[in-house]
Amino acid sequence: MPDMELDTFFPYQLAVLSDAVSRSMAQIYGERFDLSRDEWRLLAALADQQSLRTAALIERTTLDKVSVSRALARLQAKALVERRNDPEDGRGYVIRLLPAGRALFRKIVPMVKAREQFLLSSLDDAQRQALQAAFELLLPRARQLTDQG
Amino acid sequence: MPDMELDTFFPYQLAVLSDAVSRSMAQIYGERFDLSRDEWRLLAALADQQSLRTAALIERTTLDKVSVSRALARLQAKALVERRNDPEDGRGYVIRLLPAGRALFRKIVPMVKAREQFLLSSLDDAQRQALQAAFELLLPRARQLTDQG
DNA sequence: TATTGTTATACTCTATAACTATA
DNA sequence: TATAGTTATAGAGTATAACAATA
Repeated sequence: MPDMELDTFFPYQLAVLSDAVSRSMAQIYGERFDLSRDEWRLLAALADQQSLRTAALIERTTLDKVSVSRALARLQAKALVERRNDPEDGRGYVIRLLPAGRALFRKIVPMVKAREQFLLSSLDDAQRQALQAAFELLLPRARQLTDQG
Repeated sequence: MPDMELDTFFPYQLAVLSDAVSRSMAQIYGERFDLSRDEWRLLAALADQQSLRTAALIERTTLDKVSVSRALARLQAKALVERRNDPEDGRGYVIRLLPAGRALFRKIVPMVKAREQFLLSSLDDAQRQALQAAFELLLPRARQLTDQG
């Protein structure tokens, strides 16, 4: 039988870790503050910007336009963001955090950052740097595989 | 505004990478061989064993009992595995790969292994070791965070 | 009374395509 | 004719609880 130990198969390890880490973060923005992952990502993408077009949000969150459209509608219904017509393109919108959205984001950030720090504090500097490098190298390769079919 | 660059937020980087890697693998077992992720994991868990009880499958795949029950039902319908009553516990089953399941698994393994190698070949030893260390150190910490709420 | 595994239910996500308004 | 964004639809995955059979 070909050797295929699930525990040592890189994509499996990665999926298990990512799932566990995502859960630990979603506990904060999801359970405590009732945001979906997509809503949380949009808040984060908007937080350091005056405003962004929808297209920029799609790019900065790696979500697709349908997910962004729906998450924005929910954020707007909660009065966390506002959407205005883009003066430069009548088909598009310019999105901006409202004060309530900004306040919510400010409340959440220290909590998720603390969890991130708790995780990363178990690694030394060399390990963190290697991990960063690994992310940068692996992501384009994985996308290349998927694109080539 | 608190500093919260999504691109440098570890859980986000991890989720994006894991999603991209999973997609590149699912293209093989999913699109080419019509297996769900859970079915694929069960085949892998069974492949190097004569037989396994359901409880062992749950542990080895990090799936829950509902997912395992449903994925096994599908694998059985495809005649890839067989389920027999466990002689030692009338409530349980003993699961075994059928020859067709073994043959299918043998066909898929080299393909996903090749993709895994293509990914990992871009990393040097230090980077690979850092990834391994990250998996071992971060996973229990992430679970600890989730468990403590 | 507790445990194994199945089934039911409701909910969320995802993928795709169709659609509208504008370019 | 192409693009930005919305809406529709169907399928897949997820969480929870209820359940039957056995321990």
